[in-house]
Amino acid sequence: MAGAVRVRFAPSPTGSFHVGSARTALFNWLFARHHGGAFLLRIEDTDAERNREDWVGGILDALAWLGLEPDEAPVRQSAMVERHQEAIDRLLRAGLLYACDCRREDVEARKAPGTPPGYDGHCRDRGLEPGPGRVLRFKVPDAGEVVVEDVVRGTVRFPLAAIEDFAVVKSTGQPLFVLANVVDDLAMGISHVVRGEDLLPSTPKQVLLWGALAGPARPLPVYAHLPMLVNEKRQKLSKRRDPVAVEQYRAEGYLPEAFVNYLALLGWSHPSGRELLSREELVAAFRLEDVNHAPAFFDVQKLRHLNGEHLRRLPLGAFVEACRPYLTPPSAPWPAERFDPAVFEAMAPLVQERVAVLSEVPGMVDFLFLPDPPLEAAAWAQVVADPLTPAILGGALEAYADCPFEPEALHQATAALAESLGRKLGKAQAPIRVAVTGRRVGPPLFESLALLGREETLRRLRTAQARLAAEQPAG
RNA sequence: GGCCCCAUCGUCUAGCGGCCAAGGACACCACCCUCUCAAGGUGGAGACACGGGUUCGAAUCCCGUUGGGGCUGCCA
Repeated sequence: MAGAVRVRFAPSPTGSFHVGSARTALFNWLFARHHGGAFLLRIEDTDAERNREDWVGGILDALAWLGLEPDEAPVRQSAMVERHQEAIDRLLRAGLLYACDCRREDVEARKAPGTPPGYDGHCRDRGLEPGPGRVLRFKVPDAGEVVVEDVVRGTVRFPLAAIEDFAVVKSTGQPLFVLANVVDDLAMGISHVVRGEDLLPSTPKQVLLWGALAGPARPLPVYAHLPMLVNEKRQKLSKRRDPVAVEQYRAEGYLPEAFVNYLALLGWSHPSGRELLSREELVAAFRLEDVNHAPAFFDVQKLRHLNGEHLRRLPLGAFVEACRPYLTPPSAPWPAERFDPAVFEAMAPLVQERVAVLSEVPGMVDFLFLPDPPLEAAAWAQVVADPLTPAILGGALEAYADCPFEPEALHQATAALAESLGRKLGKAQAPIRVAVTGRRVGPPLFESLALLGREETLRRLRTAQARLAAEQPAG
């Protein structure tokens, strides 16, 4: 049927999977799902020089992680060579291409100051035979214009006079991106081309090629050029200088649903104004017409916040499950055999509302599984500086020796101790926390102590006492 | 240089001629809650780039300026 939606995400495997690519893939996927259409994947691997097989794996892994799996088997552009060759032959027979042996320097040298940039059409009428060492160029009409109706940008006009006779086939006979892309879209029955705005300038060329290759039965695809993702300097995100690897965010402990949620908010927003959205809500409301025009800054702060929201909404079991990869070495600082799942699960609800990314989990619970948790220097210094520390440590040792070792009783005992010393509980518990966990902040103290157990708690309090005495010779 | 795109709080955005002395979210500040930290609550600071039109009326439409960005390869 005429209205069937078929979109494709067409990355080239030239590096680790990029957040900008993920956003493009997501918008294609959302659009396809919203319309009950097909989301396809095409690996554009025609440039053997820069493609690596492990990058292909990276794309597949990242898409699977994000839950953006293609509806049909992925297409390898390199497997479409016959089709490409056939298209080249047809264009040649139609007299739309010509061979050219100009080198870049030659073109530059011919150019008088002030002339338009790009290729000057030098070989257009030289009648060169196609062959090795010669590229094939498309004869762009000298006058007229190409009008692109872009769903997000509206009508965009390109005067043909400003478009050079662009190369479509390398001197090796290999098709260039601009051609292969069109041939493949035609072959795959693509109805909508949803891609980054950086490809807008190549669109008139592709429209020309599509017109030359597609029959009247194949109208142009609908184009939609998404705004770029930029860094804090408002430049297109770059692999070199910006943290753009999706894999890195995954490793840091972002949830795929949070990542997808955040990406969807870059250049689009839900009509309700709500920002915490499920995948289903995104699909239901997504419309290309509502996509913004302006570039968007990829703000990790906001991603973090959203991830925290998603994390907190997870059922406890799912949260514990999500934590799993972070609870064993090398992610976790403790030896695997010291980890006790039951203890972690008991602490998990308190951890869940305190972390924004999963990689922060080990730091919240390490004192439970490390024989001697590392002591934060600043925290210890504060304890040392506090004149009441000896009294608090001593008082705690005494109080905890025979009080029931459960949170409420520990709370009461510590509160009583604090009162006897004329200090607020909040301040009084600090030296105890540092002595036992090595840190100034962490999950609620009395739950922590109860889980650690009386014996170990007392041992750590004594250790701290001894350390204090050693550092502060009586005086 | 040429072609093209873009322009609301620091950031992501709502707004599609009157309901806007511009709303929400993140970040920030203050207070509350509180065993630390989070979470939560309340309040605060914070934007229509500029100039011309059009109109009874413009953040919204048009033109220009300025500023940003993209493309300009025998990469994709």
